[in-house]
Amino acid sequence: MSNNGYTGHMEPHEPDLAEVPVTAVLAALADDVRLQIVRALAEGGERSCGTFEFGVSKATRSHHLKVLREAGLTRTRAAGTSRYVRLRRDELDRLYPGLLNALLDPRTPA
Amino acid sequence: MSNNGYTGHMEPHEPDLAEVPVTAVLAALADDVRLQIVRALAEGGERSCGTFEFGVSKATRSHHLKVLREAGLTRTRAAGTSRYVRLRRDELDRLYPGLLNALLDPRTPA
DNA sequence: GGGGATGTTCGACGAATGTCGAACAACGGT
DNA sequence: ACCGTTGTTCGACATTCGTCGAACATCCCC
Repeated sequence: MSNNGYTGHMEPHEPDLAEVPVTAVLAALADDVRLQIVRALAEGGERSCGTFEFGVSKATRSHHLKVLREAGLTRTRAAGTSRYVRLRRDELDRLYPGLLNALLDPRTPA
Repeated sequence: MSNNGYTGHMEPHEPDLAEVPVTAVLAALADDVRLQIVRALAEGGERSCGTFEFGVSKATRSHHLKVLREAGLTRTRAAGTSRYVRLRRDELDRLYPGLLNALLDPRTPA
């Protein structure tokens, strides 16, 4: 019911990184779960949401992925019933050179 | 009264940067006021707490400086009734190369 | 030693955040 | 057309965070 002719998809809120305040980018990265997601994405290339196995519910996982997406850090592609997430590495490295490398460096504490 | 032979100073909680979790470092930087402080310190060298003139009370300013200090980002030296704060730039650049530069770059958004 | 300057600490308060289960939505196969 | 899979959205809840005024501490100077 309530057929408004719009079955679709709209890949929501993927802002240009250059329009996201630095503090928002840093806040997005300042969380253990999200940092693990970023690290996994950095070496994985592209992954479906369900393949992230940390100790949180799927609701929480969805929430974190949303935060990352809205901070301009990831891009999401819908395929069938799955959603594939990837890191916007090029833009990140261009705008914040060294940031990602520092986070991915195995010597970084904790 | 209560002379325990210790009138001092103990410069409180200035952890080694290498022992602070990345997420804590990022969280410390993910705030507008604190980012302004860091930027001011980066070009100022050393400043007394009172010289930071942002739109917050001195209680709030004190709080933010404490967060930065306990994240291992700043060092505080007490001199008379003032306290001088400086950025631990060398350690930061060694452990997170590129991070500070990215934050200080005038092209960084917001 | 009293007074003023500089900072810190102590509640208190509202806003934001991380977390969850349950309900919902969209798709694919059988 | 159903059902299971995958993921999002919706309250709800506890915790954390930023903010303030007021009280306290420490030092310097007269």
